[in-house]
Amino acid sequence: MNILETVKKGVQDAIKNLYQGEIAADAVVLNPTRKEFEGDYTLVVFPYTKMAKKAPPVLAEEVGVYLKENVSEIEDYNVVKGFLNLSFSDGFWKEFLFQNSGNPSFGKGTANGKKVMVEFSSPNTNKPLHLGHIRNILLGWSSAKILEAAGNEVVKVQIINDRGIAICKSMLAWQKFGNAETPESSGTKGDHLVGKYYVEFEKQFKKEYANWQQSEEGIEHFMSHKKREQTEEEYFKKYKQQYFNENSVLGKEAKEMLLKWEAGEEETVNLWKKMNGWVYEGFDTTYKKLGVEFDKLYYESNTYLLGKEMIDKGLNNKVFFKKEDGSVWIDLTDAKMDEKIVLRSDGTSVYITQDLGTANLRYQDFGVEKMVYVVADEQNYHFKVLFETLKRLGEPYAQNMHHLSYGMVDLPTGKMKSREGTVVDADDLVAEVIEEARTNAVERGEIVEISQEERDTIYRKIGLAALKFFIIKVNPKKRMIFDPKESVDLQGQTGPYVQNAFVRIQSVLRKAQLDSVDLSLAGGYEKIETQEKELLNQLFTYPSIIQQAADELDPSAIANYCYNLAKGYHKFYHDHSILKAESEAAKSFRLQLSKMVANVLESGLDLLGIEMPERM
RNA sequence: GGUCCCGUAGCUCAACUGGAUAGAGCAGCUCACUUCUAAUGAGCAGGUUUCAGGUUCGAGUCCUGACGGGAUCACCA
Repeated sequence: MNILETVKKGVQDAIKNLYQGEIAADAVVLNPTRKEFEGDYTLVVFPYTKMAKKAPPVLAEEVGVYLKENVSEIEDYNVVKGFLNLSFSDGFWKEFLFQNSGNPSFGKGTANGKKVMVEFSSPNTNKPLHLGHIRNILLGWSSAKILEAAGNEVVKVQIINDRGIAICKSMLAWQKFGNAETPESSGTKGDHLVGKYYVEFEKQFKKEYANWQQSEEGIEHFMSHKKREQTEEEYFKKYKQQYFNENSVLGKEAKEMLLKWEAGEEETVNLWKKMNGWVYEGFDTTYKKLGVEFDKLYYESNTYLLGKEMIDKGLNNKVFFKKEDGSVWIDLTDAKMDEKIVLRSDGTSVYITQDLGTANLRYQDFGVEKMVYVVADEQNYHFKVLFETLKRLGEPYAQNMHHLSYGMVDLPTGKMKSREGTVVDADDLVAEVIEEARTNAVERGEIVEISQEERDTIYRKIGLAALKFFIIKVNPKKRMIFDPKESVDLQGQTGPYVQNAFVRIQSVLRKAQLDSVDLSLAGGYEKIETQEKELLNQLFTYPSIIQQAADELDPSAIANYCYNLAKGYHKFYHDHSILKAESEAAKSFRLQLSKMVANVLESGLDLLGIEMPERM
């Protein structure tokens, strides 16, 4: 039994024996003791005062006496107001350390036989990945790792949005203005090349639209359609999408191309395959740089027709209803949502139809009983509707659908807007943080004795740690402000700060090995010091932090934990000598403590997709 | 307008899910490297947790209402 459960049981017994009261185990509030007080864990006794008819300090005192006598691990206690601070014995802590310090997988749960799917990244194939995708990818990857660490079997997937009008815009622009340019001929990464033509299309379309606004047709249109008080600028801004659909020459061509694609016309399909191929190659490079991979990719070109048989099922069960024009709807007004279309009047799928079908397909493919979608919070409503619909359809997995919803990433200057060229490109950003790590290391003028290749590996690890930690440390649901300058910071509350604690330990361990220390001497260590106890306490909570992060799908909990552990270690390292400790026992104890801290830091950062350098 | 999310130090973020005197980093000002690597540590300064009520032994956290920011309300995806 876990010590905390033992204590809780002890508290239950105390209440029962002292006051003849019954309390549930999860009603026992046990918190880590704040560091300005003496103790390891604190019991809050206020909830029992009524039952026991005692004043809080008296009650705390009585329970304290009982626990000290009846729970062997509890060595001492003290009472401050209604708070009972409990101290565990050094023996308990030593055993905890010796049992776990050499275990690299400390904190990870045992396999629970559950299968979970995590969907993340899921880009469009018409432009390269940007900062927004990076937040998505990092959250998805670390959530998957965390769920795995909590004992689940995890399948990582993405659904690639590889069809539709957007990719046709890139294709058309390339056809018209591309002069058969390829990634090879231009030396441009595939996804960037395709993105370039997407931008080119928008540019040409904008020009066309501007010309139309000045033309007789455009002027006449404006005069006959404008609302009162509406300026030309306001009107045309609003009309843009409609212009694309109804008046535009380029728009017409793009739409024709989409029709050809849907009809399977060979030339169009080949062009589509070629350009998407370029994009995938580019994406792969970016994913590799970020250190992520997937178990299976779903393509919307394969899934966009799915879901219709589920519509039939739902119609039979009266989950859905049909309107006069043949369109199919679900009425969610009793769940405080709206009526929502699930099949168009012409019988074709909409977004949610595909998602219904895809969820079902995934269940068939993998038998997963839980699915996590990492998607920005602008789609909160969509997923509410999707999950509710699956429930009403009675799908077996419907109770375990989760939307890991995260806030958008803003720049200090405001929102990212592709049209205004304020998008931060993923590849540029990665290159920038690595370069910053290099510059910094060169200025410091250290680690010169290793090869250039090894140094490059270290710079890459440090740069990426800075970037990843900076993004993951923020609670996912919060909208975050991304300052590129701060993201490359290597000091303070950063990834490299955590790495540095690990590196310091490695350095100590390397030196210690030369002396060949007898680790068994640590058992004779007399008195564990305050800072050592604090570190042990922090290490002790690691398993529950993993569990919490998994339950709440919140990788930021791991990031903040790692930072605090590293901080504790840096301070300990500063105040205590390890290799020149006052006794052999102390030295051995501290080496094992350091070893365990290193293991946990490495394990924790690994859950965030951050690698440890051996030196820096 | 309806619904949902957010609001904590100048800035970027925490706060163990209702617990003790709200903590870190950055930026600013001091101090500490011939020492197990200073990508570190110590100190100063910075707060009416947007505001007003309520619930209770106790509220940044829960409830109500304002105010501010964002998202969403397509036979788009």
